Amino acid sequence: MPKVGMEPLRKRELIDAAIRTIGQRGSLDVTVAEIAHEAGVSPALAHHYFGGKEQLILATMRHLLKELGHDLLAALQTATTPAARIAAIIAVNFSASQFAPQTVAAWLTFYVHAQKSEDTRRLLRVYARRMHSNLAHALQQLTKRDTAVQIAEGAGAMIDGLYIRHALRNGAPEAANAIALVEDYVTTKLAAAGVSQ
Amino acid sequence: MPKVGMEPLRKRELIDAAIRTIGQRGSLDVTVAEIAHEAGVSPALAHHYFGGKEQLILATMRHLLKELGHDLLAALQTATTPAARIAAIIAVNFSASQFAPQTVAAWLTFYVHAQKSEDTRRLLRVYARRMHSNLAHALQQLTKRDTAVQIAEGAGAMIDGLYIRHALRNGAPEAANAIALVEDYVTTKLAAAGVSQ
Amino acid sequence: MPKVGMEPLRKRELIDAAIRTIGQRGSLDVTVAEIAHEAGVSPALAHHYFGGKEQLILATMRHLLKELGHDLLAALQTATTPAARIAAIIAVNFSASQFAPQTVAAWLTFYVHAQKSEDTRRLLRVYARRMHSNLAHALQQLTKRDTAVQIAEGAGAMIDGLYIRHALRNGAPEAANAIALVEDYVTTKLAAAGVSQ
Amino acid sequence: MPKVGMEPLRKRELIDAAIRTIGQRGSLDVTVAEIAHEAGVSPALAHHYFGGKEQLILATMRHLLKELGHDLLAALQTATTPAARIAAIIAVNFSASQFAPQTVAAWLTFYVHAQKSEDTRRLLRVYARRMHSNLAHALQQLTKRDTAVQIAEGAGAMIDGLYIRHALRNGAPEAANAIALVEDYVTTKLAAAGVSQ
DNA sequence: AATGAATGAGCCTTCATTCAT
DNA sequence: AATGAATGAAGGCTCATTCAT
Repeated sequence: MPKVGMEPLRKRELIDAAIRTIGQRGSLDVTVAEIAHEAGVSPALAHHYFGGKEQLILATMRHLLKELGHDLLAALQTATTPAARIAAIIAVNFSASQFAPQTVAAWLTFYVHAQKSEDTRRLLRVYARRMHSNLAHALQQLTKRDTAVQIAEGAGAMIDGLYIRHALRNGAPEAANAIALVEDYVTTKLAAAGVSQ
Repeated sequence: MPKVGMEPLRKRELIDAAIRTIGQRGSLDVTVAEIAHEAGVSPALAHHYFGGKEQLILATMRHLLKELGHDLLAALQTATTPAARIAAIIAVNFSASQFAPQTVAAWLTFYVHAQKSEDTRRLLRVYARRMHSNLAHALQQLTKRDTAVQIAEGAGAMIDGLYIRHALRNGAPEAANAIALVEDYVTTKLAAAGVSQ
Repeated sequence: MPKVGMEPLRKRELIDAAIRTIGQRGSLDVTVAEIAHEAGVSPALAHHYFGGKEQLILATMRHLLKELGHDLLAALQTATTPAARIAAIIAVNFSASQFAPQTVAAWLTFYVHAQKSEDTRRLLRVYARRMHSNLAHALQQLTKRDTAVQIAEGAGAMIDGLYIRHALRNGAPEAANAIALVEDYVTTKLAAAGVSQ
Repeated sequence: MPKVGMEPLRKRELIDAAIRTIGQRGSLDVTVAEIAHEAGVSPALAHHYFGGKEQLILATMRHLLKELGHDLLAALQTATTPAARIAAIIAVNFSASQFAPQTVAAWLTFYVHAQKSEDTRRLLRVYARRMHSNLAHALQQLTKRDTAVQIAEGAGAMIDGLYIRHALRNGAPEAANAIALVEDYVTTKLAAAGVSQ
């Protein structure tokens, strides 16, 4: 019997290597050879396991999305009040792993990639929708539906914008500032709607 | 006798062609040949006038930024009150020309390109800073400095985020919604700060 | 305890798979992986048993040739008169199994392969010589040696040509026509030589 | 003004190089790089002018076919009697240029290629039909229609078969033998049909 | 006996760029 | 001023083959 069970390991290694490589480069203009080298395997293996560059990229996105989903779930489970849940959702987006320069850079490239690839677009939309509905749901327990949806939309956009701006800064992490800005937005809006936290 | 004075005309034609090509493709993965073809000239001419692809891309960005600057200036000049100036700044960002799918797509690619190119990064930062200072300046006439800066930051991030989200939607323009969301943010924050418009 | 005696079975399965795959593709541009997959085994096994792709192809040719030889022998044994033997030889070449589109396609690829491989060339020559000598021998019982050889040569060429043309047709089997054409050639030549059948 | 008018020259050089390369190799398994090298240009140029390997191959076939067509036309024009025309058609197929080992090898590969490519198949069918109709037409002036068509078919098949067999011989040209065999077939058939030449 | 794992070599193709005219 | 001609460099991908188990 041959050495067996390498597929999931290698796939995982390649995906991790893809995130690192894309993040470092800040662009999807990475070659399969670079990713493979980063993973310590031959380029042929990447094709063997993923079928092509496009699928490797997609798998990488899916992985990142899944990770974000897990982080979100974990954060929500430890939060008991609606306000805590809102704070958790915001915090997750700016957590160390998500807000790392490499990860942010990777995200940005995926947004661009979405312009060409319907698959990518769908994936990103699913993620955006989930984030939105989680936020809106928590907000609805504090204020009326329409207002909750509006705040969720505004906060979501603000978060995305802060990502972009983060990518443009040279170094200088500022997760705390970003979190404060979004939380202030939510708090102010809730206060204006008559909610006292 | 050779035709003289063609340089500025040809450069302009090539830049326009670059915007169209990049916008249609939704990616910076456009070839010099494609841009040249769109401009009706040979690829060699693009190099002749710009020295290389990178410089053509940079010139294209500069052109887009300058256009945005002009739009902003024009909008500000017709506005007389601070509130009107704020509204004008927001509106410019979502004007038909800026919020057109092609333009949004081009912007996004420039953000990614900034990851690799210090020149591009500097260019984008200059633009962001100008937009911010204009907004902050108008806001400072209505509330105190710190608050004004914070609101300008939040509004700026929200605008960028709405751009990204716009790029992900399939069709469906929604400039009005976007404007309303940002204006509501500013208004609510100002109201919370004791400003009645 | 390992299973023993698998070698001949596996070899046979792989050869059959090779014929099917080459025939379906209509080209020798088949991968070892495809043949192995068709045989339901791993590509590594094909190397294990044959030593390489080239040898697998050669073994496949040998098998096809042997099959044709058997068909010919069987046909000759049931024929009692020289004329019947001639008819049998012709008929074998256009029998259902030999004239099937897949088989014809495989033959054609072998002819091309012969350009590169002396082994293949020798193999094909052996087959051609056997076919020729069988035909010439039967004809010599009806007419003089020189004429018999000439007719055998003409008939052999005609048969090969009909194979090629068969491969170019889209569908439309026509074994009966082909047989009639070759038999008419032989009959006419014999008649001209004073033989009345 | 640039150096101009190289396109037809380069295309022709590449096609000639393709014929030589395919002929020498005896297989379509030639790389674009090899053909380009043989033509003394870079592989990129082959793509520049033909768009891809497949199109270069097709252009090569078309060239060979056109050449054959010209030879045929020239031969027919110098022939005045039907019998002379028949002899001319046969002779053209075995003329030095067509029956050269390299050319024969190239033909054979095209036949195989036709298995995969409908374009190639169509091209070869057109050629076969033209050859047949020319032959049949000349024969109809000597005997009745049905017989003429049958002889043309038989002769055509015999010619194709002689090509294949020629490809299998090692060296040893034998155009004269081939011509004699086909002419004998035609003559014998015509004689049997009551035509005295 | 059999195979999953892995790779080196090679091919087609693209593209920015150079250059002579 | 402008371009056709030409290429070097590089990338994605395929595939026969090897090897440890």
